[in-house]
Amino acid sequence: MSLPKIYEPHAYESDVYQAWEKSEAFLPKNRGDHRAFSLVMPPPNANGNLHIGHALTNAIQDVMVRFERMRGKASLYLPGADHAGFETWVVYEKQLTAQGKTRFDFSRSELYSQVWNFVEQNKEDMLAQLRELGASCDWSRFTYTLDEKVVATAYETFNKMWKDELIYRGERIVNYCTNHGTSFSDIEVVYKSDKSKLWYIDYPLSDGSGSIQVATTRPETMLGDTAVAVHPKDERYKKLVGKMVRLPLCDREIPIIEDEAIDPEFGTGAVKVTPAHDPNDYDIASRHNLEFVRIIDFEGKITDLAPKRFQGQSVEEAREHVVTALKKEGALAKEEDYEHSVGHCYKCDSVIEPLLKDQWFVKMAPLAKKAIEAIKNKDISFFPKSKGSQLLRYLENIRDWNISRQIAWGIPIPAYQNADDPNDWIFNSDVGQETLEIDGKTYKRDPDVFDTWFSSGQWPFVTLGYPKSSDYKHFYPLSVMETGGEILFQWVGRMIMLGLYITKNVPFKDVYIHGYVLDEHGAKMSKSKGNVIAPKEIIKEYGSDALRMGLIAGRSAGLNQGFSTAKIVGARNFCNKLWNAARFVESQCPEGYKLSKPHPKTMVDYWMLEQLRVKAQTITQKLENYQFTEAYETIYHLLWDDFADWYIEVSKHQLNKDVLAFGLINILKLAHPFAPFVTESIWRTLAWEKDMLIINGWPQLKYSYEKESKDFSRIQDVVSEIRYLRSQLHLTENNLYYKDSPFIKANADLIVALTGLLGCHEVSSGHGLHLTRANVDAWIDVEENAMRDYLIKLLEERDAHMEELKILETRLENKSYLKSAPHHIVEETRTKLAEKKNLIERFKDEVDFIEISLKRYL
RNA sequence: GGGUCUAUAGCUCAGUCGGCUAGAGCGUCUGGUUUACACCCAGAAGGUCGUAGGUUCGAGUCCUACUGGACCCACCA
Repeated sequence: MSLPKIYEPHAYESDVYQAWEKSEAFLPKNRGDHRAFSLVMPPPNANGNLHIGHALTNAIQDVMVRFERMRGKASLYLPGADHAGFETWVVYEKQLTAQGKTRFDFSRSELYSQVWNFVEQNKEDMLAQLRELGASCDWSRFTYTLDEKVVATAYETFNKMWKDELIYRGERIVNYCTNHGTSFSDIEVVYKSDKSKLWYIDYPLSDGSGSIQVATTRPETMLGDTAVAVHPKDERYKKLVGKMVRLPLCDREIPIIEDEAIDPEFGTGAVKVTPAHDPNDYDIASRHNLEFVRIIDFEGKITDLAPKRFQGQSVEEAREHVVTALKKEGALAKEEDYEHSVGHCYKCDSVIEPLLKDQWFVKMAPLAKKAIEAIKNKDISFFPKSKGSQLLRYLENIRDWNISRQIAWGIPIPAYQNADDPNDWIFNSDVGQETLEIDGKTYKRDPDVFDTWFSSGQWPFVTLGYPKSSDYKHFYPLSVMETGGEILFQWVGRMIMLGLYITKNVPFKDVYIHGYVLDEHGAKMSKSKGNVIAPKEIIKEYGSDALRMGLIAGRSAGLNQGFSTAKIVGARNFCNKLWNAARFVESQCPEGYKLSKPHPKTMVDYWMLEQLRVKAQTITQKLENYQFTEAYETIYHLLWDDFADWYIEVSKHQLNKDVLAFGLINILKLAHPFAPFVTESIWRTLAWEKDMLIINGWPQLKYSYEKESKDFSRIQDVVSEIRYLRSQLHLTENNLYYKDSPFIKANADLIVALTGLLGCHEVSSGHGLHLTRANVDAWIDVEENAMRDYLIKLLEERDAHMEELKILETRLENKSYLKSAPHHIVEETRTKLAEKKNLIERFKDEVDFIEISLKRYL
């Protein structure tokens, strides 16, 4: 026998993967279905190890593509790697720090090439891990987010947007991390509840007629105040509007203005306005043409626009000093404990400073409008549906997008600024030089790089080689985008907007969103918590197939669910079951066996073929609807229950090699998307077909044996009841007797074999314990006290059936039910009623019979 | 503050157009060396489907409110 007793994944996995790759099975070839299927991998970070989320996402994607490939579609699964701008930068900078260096020791281009090399070192390792997971992607089309075509497309898009007036340069309040020295988009800021104080400050009126009190959580920003604002309808302050106040600690006068944005209920109803350091104040200031006074710089220090004694202090120091100074001046009216949310850097947790900075912005409203139309129009479908409406809400409220990032690692922004005229910017994609000389003018390159999402938002058409490649023609839009819910807005939303903007077409037809893999206790995995599970380790212990099935099992779209070792074990056992079923089949169809068309002879053959047909259909349907859990469950039970527990067991007594082999190969096919390694390993060992399983056709079983298969279902009923009785009554050596039953007679040997009875005999009369659940006239020879025990159970069961009978009867007596319910439902109820009556009759007979028998012996 | 998801067996979850006697895996209990597999086989127990209303002939499924859990967005001076 060529298959060993236990399936050892490691003995096969890497060989099988190499064989796939070598055979070019991953290339998208039309194998019988003219349609195309395309899927692009959300590129994992080139720099990192794969985490359990990658294992899930790639498992789902791989199931999709293997299914479609087997169906014969030209199926493209395009892999990639992400330079992961900021993420990688953070890792690299940590390494620099460890070496006692900082980024200021190097030029931008030096840094860039250093990080490039750093990433190159790690990339291969990451790709090897993808192979371990079994990802059947076309490596010849592998794309890195810094590949020339990606950069070129990003530049073209930037240029087009510039021309279309969707790009503008603006001094806006940005979310700035003074530690990392870069600004962030709104979605990269994490708000956290902070315990702080609310300070009440008196601002004296210039005319000496009193003062106005403001409340603030950031007293240090008063140094940059340029107004006090109140609500126009606030009666308390009506008279004060237009007057000037003298700003404490500073030698400045600022006006009292009115603005709708003020909430009269909050604090004192009067607000200090610091346009350069607060987004709302910035808006107010824009409306009222107020001055912008920057008193905090990009290092988080107080600038020389503030009074001398605070200059150079950190924000925190300044806060303390300002409060003390205000107290001294008697301007501080009171302070209260206060809890509010404060933005933090999602990487280093520093408090985000809202600062004014010149940045490139993308006008989002026009882009979002098209995306909203496409989603509402159902040009894109979401799984689960709710993700679509979440995205819609986001798009409907979208704000302009800051695409500038102040780090070295990324795609340089192709824009140059006139050294003599700050408002004169030109586009130039030749970013190799720091300065350009044009028409006698000197232009300096913008030192910033693009936000990663600017280029990766164009991923679907960039990777396919837009606009002229044949890949683009064949595979765009993508069939489906599979990714995690956490980047629905950042990535999915942007791909839709940019896809529509550039290609005039949606980038993908379906979006499948998966949730997080939480730890076993339902907590989010994180390095700091130490609850991270590495895919590598799981593969080592249980095999790659077990990992992917264990992750997919019991998981539904969009929901966060815990990792479960029990499920991995279950999946590993499934692989072993498959392996051993194959071993049995191999022993019955040894070397030299030739596959041939299955000809059903016995009832179990018909039944098996019918199970295969029905379940292949179910699996196909579930996979088409992205119901992976359900598809997996179906193949699991088809193999384990139908094939192994019934068909193989029966085969030990009545063998039909062709049906047996046919059953196995179809199960291997149906299981292949889920368990590619073990199924292909078996396939190769059996060597019944020349082609590899990966490109073999998906089962399409047309002949229905629905009627013929019913006979075996009867056998199953009889066998199950006998097993039940034997187990319940602890029967050991017993016989089955029957009279006038050609059905039992014809299957006597099989029944004996499957139940472990001593024998089965036809008699003209006799007594014993009758089968009641199965509709046959047969009984087992049983001792009296066993019968007595069983009588109680029988009575309980009978009563339960009577209750159910009652429910059915009442339902059928209900005139509204008969009137309103659909015909087939009513018919169904009638059939059930008849069956139930029949069953109860058998119970009654048996109860009577036992009672009489027992009495006779009393 | 706005929004989304979620509550079903001891645990983790299915349950798609409302039409069952509500399912699966794990765990538990009982019994098993049956010519693939103890990573196994046979059998069983275990549920007023979060609570309270409503719609309907009929609700785990639809509606309303409440309670618990998770998450997202916006952000309060």
